[in-house]
Amino acid sequence: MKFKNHLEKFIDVNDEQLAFILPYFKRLEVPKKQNLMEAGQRCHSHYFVLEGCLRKFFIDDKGVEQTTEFAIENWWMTDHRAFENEESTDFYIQAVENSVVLTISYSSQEQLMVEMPIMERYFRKVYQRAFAALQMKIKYNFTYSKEEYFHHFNAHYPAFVQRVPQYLLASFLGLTPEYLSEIRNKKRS
Amino acid sequence: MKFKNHLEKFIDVNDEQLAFILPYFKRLEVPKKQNLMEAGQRCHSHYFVLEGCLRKFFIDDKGVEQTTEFAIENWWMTDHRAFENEESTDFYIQAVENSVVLTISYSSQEQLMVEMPIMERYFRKVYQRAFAALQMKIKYNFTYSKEEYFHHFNAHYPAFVQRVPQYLLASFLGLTPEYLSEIRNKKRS
DNA sequence: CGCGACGTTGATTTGCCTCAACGATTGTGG
DNA sequence: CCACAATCGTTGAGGCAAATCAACGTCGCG
Repeated sequence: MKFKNHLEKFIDVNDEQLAFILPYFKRLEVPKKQNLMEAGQRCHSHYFVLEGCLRKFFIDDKGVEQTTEFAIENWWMTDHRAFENEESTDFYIQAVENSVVLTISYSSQEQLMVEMPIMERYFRKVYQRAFAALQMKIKYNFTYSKEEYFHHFNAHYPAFVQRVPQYLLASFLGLTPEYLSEIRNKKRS
Repeated sequence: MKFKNHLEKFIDVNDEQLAFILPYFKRLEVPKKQNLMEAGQRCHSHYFVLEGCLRKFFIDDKGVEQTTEFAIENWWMTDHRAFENEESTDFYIQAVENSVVLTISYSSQEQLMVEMPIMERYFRKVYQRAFAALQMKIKYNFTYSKEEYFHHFNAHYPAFVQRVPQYLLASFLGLTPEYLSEIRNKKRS
């Protein structure tokens, strides 16, 4: 089972423990373009992607969707600020492809960690890794121009670049679709 | 004791537990301008600021110092990518003021979490909070122009803006000292 | 087949950087 | 306690990366 394989990358877990853990989660199938979370609502859930791809975006004051994050298989996603404070969010989470996710509520996640120390350990490692990844991303903002950032990203995650539409990728990289197009076609020179 | 007060914001800890925890850490006094970590070295330590202020920076390909992060009282700091993989870092960590810090090595931190589940919980919460904060920061990058970002930051952390020299603040905010100066003096119009 | 979503191209504009020069302030040695 | 240098902040001229705006081509889908 996929989720067990994922957990085992971080902790040792036997079938008995797994049977205890699973009921805390709910499995959800989300068709492409459907929203899992919407701005203005309470942020109830933390989502884990089993299959497919999600994106998180907000709508800026000019009415443009700004995609700040993608999640593919084996990644967690939510608006963490809102999730942890159980407040309302400014983000949308939307399926980029037909997807299958696990969801867990804040209180369930907290309770699970209390009852199962290995899950406390699991989430500690997940957050630690995610934090380190975000720090890297912030460093890239200082290091690269937008053009360089695209080339870097394209070199590291070529499969992902193929996988999502270009205008979403552009938004995620913090540039306009027009400029991304220009960059890509510049290569020929 | 300061560190105990800090821990108690996240977990319940009695004196006996504290006595067990403390030996894992080393106390260090760092005079202003001194480096705790240097690019090219192995990243051995995670630093917790008891007093004073640290900054983390790297040197870009033009030779300019880019400050990516500050840490004041009750914040942790290290190059997490390098720390977790016990690799060499590209960052410097330098005292902005005369400072007092606690340090812990990667292996000690891991061992502490194994031996004391409450510390696993503590670090889980710390990473979780830090991760949420970084996600906010990334959202700001999409939301604000550099000028707006400065005003936002200045409105939220006026004391901190006073506390550090302007050219470090400029670097941290991702703009040049010249442009920050221009922004600040524009207000009069 | 026609419409809407997506990608491209080019002209123009702008936010912010670069470079250079100049005050102000600080600290340091004589 | 004063000169002198170094560090830091300011100002302005000029330039560039990337955005904006508008128009058009293309493809997939109902």
